[in-house]
Amino acid sequence: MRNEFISEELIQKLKKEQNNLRQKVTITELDISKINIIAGVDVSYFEDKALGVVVVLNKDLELIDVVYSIDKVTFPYIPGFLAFREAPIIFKCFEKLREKNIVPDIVLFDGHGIAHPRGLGIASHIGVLLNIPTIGVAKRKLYGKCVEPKRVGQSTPLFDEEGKIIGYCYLPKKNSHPIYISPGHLSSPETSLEFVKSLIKKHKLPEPTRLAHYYTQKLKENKNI
DNA sequence: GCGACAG
DNA sequence: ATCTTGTCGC
Ligand SMILES: [Mg+2]
Repeated sequence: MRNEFISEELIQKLKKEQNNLRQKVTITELDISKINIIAGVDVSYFEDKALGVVVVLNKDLELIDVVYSIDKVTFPYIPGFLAFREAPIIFKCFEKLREKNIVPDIVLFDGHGIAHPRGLGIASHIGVLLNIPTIGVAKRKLYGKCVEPKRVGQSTPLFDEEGKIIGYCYLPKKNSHPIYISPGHLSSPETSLEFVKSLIKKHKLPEPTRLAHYYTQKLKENKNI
């Protein structure tokens, strides 16, 4: 699975797919008071396999469930096309959640929402396909312009080419890099920012995403069992 | 042609 | 993301 084996024709096809799905993304106010089940998603890799994890937390950020799935990698990492690499394994995790009759009220992803060249980061991409509210929480910027916040707790808007706010850059802790928050689907930049801020505890990342990442690393230890 | 470039 | 030990700061 190498970049050189991905033709320019396929890239163009995937871009059209993103531009098509983009039209289904809904940016709207989200009623945080009605959120009781929160999920966090992340994926790790080893050998030629992907290990996806979805953690489920309740309103008080207590871990109530963890599901994971492992499968061969089918697509390389190409900036702007992360969803095509991680969505397959993530969908398998959601199938397992479905079997347990667990349906999150909102899902946080390790990556961007609409703060993407074609407005369809992994959080938006999966949010539309799953028809569920999602938020993207990235550790680095992929698209957009912003002045990085210098004070802890401060946030600055992330703008697209037209000067529209597509998310926020937020500095959560001292001596740490800022994080980028953008709505994926069925949420807004402002609501996403405030909600994510409420999920940040002792670490720079919000609990859902932090725990999901923790388990992607932790579960690799049992890969032989 | 030169940078930017999620995980 | 992954390959990897100690070390600085909270
Ligand atoms: Mg990740």
